[in-house]
Amino acid sequence: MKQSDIMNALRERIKEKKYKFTRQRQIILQAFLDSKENHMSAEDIFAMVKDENPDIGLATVYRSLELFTSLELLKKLDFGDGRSRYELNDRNLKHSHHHLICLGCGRVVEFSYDFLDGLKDKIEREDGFQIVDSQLKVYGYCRECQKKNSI
Amino acid sequence: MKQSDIMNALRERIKEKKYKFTRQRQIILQAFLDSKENHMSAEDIFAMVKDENPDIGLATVYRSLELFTSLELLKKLDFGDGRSRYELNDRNLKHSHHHLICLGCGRVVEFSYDFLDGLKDKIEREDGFQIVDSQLKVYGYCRECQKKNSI
DNA sequence: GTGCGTGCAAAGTCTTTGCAAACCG
DNA sequence: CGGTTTGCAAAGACTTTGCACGCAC
Repeated sequence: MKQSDIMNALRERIKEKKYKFTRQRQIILQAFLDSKENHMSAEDIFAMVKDENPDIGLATVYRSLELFTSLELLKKLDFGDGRSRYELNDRNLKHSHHHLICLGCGRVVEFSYDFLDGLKDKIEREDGFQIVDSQLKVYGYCRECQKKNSI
Repeated sequence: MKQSDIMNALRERIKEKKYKFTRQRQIILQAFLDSKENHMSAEDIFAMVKDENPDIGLATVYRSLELFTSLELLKKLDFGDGRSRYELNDRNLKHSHHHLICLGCGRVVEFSYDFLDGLKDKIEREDGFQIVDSQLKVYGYCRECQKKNSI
């Protein structure tokens, strides 16, 4: 999905819900699109944004990220480091991607695997649970940290 | 695993690491064993404990839970409600159990499914990642909340 | 006895909220 | 213009930390 499409999605969903397409919201979403980092926290975004826009407050970043999440443009993640992180909810791109979290260096790597196909039926049948979303976190040690530890 | 076995495991692992088997640590672990609730927060434990032991401080509860987790007696969980929760790390009982989190009522139900068997090789081979543990969270709506919403 | 563990309160970190001013539509 | 949204600072929620005292070993 192109960057401009995502910004357009924001514009549309905001209009639909009668919210306002403010300068701050554009800037904050753009920071996501510009960033190479996949899993940013509110502080990360704030840092990216405040150089060129010193007038934007941290509270606005928090409020915007929450809004974008409710509009299903972002997903809120938690890697257990005490802060919420966000990623683009690019549902068209990868159907199901998950996270490998290194216990050594804290790096987070993504991987794709559609184990849910088989699981979904089982859960809905046996537990009567209607699935909306899922998150798989796999903890362990990445290649680099395995090397470091074995020396 | 019997309750007394878990307490013994605590005693052994504490001795092994030259920590101390204090009254507070026993009481706090016992609270876990006595509780019917599976996923308790530090405050939950503190509430259970403070009636009979008003001298135990919340900080001690936090410190004990962290110790037990490092001794692999407990697992630290996060269901996105802003506080850490813990469960017994009863590895002998269920090999791999995961959590269904209801977006309606917040209830957490456990389910077992060993999808990891197939996944583990793939991750280790393709990503060179050495798996230690994994957590699968499935978000959706439980039976009761589906009924409520459809009325 | 010695040093780890505890209780208390204070500090820390992340996040939310109240309110007047600014802004979008 | 009118109701949202924002910035700021303050408050809130959870967790960690500093320090003197107490307890396990």
